[in-house]
Amino acid sequence: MIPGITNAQGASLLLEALAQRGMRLTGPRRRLVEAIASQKGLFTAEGVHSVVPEVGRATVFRTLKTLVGMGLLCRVPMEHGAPRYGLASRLHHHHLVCVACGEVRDFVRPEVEAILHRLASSADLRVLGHRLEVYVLCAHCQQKEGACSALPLA
Amino acid sequence: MIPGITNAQGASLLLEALAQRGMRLTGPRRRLVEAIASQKGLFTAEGVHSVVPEVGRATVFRTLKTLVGMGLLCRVPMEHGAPRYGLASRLHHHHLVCVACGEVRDFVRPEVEAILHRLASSADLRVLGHRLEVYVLCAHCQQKEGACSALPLA
DNA sequence: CGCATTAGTGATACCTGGTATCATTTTATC
DNA sequence: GATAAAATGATACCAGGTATCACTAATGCG
Repeated sequence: MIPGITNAQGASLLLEALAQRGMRLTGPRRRLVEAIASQKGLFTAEGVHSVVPEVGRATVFRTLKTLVGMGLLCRVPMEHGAPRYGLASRLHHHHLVCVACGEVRDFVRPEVEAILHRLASSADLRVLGHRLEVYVLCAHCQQKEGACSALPLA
Repeated sequence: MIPGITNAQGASLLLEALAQRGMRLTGPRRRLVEAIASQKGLFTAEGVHSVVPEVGRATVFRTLKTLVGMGLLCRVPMEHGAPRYGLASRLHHHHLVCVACGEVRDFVRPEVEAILHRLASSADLRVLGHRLEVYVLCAHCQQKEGACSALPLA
């Protein structure tokens, strides 16, 4: 779900992007993209699949992979459990993951990019991308503490 | 392999840490830890297992998980393929991953920690950890270019 | 030391996230 | 509408990892 526009509009945007790259707008693809556009926040492959169970599992994974490859979705590997997928519109951002409730929020810190630029110029590297995930205990979960076994992530 | 000390010393350090936490120093555990201490840089579960094939697969994964949980090892999920494990002595650092040859190098940027501190104080969050992975094309791979299909990681 | 307690082991079966194969649609184009 | 190419979905499979459970062995106590 892209903020400020309807799900149908979001789906159209994705379909347009697919069409522009010469991909066919098949029935399964349309339904799948609609299901993806209707997700709030990040979602799992099984999650979208359950919305459109009539679409084959292979097609779900294939399409997700294609969309990630095209930069329309991003894939967030989680510390535990299945990776989450999310709309890449509004990128580039980083992720705040609550280790207790699993909620994922985006945040933007241009300083990170600045650090990477310095890094690239000091070494003989070409930076292609990066991923920053911050594991936190959100305000809500800090209260009902106890339940949380903080992960030793260094 | 911890720089500046021998593998045997590295293994002893790990075993000591295990013993201190009330874990038994069994034969398989000793051999496994030795194999881990002898690895240069990051390694895969299959990688260490192949060094000590007489130790059961379940035990390999169990022990890696334990060591990660104790903060002695860190687990680096890769963009493609099996996650890598590495000695956490010398942490906290971040990872430079060459998308072409797969080489992983560590780097340290205290600025990142500073950014996270600011983040934590501005929102009502408790930061438990973070992971920064930078995907690059290393100097070596930039030359034999072409072979590299840069990943669209945003 | 010798034995009991209990943690650890390894074989096996299983789970999840994802991919290869391939015969059968379905789409875009002419 | 015919046709060539792309996409689909059923199926089988793969990799990384975990649960189970009968068995083994490290530890601690007398």
